[in-house]
Amino acid sequence: MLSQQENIHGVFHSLGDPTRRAIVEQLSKGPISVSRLAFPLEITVAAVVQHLQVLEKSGLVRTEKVGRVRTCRMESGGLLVAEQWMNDLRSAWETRLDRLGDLLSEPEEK
Amino acid sequence: MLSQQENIHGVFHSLGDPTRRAIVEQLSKGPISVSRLAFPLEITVAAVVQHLQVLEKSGLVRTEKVGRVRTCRMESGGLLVAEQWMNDLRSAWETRLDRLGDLLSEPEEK
DNA sequence: GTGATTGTCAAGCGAATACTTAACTATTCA
DNA sequence: TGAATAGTTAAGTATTCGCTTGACAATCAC
Repeated sequence: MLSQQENIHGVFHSLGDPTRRAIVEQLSKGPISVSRLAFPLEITVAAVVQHLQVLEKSGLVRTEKVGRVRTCRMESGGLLVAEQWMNDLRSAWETRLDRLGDLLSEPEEK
Repeated sequence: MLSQQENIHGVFHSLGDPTRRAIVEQLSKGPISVSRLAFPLEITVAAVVQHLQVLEKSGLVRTEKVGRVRTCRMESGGLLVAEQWMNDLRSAWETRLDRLGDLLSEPEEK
């Protein structure tokens, strides 16, 4: 099993590529097949399959094959991992700024 | 000037690298110099400088040189761009799921 | 069955990436 | 002044990455 911590890299590495971000954006509008995904991106179906493997491993996408068509959908897990990392980062940063603000507004105490 | 739209790639590309994420995490705890940043990462100062250039361009980090030491701090701009992208993505996805839920719960209408 | 569609897999290629080393500049301090 | 400190820059290298091509498998439609 892959811990959430270990998967942070998978998620951000996935989102670091513009083609994969475009795939996720498309998927946010609804499920779609591999070849329909490939067409507007103007890359081969093989390339899309490779991106899907990366996205699926990182929990951003889920796919299911019925007959000869594989349907791809967004998956919440990966997105959550990224959101959590950014929230943790921001809160660490902001609480530090708050403490700094307190110090500056009460300079008379030692 | 760099539009927020164009900068999305800069931000996610920056965060796609584990060393740069570690730098941002460190910076969330407070400002720090280049060499102090390099030490725990066990890479050369030169490598850190290269990462800082990437991070600064994407608006995740701000640096300022005083005397011979360059102090690095977190910057809100880049983080905001990433948060915005993820919020847009999630809301597109969730409103779609909501509409789908409405359809399923009211199947008697045509 | 035949032929068309949809996807899979492996190999290979060129470009980008993350580093290092080494030479250099600028600043501080004794 | 001279030595130590902090960072910068350029060049080189090994690895990873995103993609293509081409051969193949499975499914569908006639």
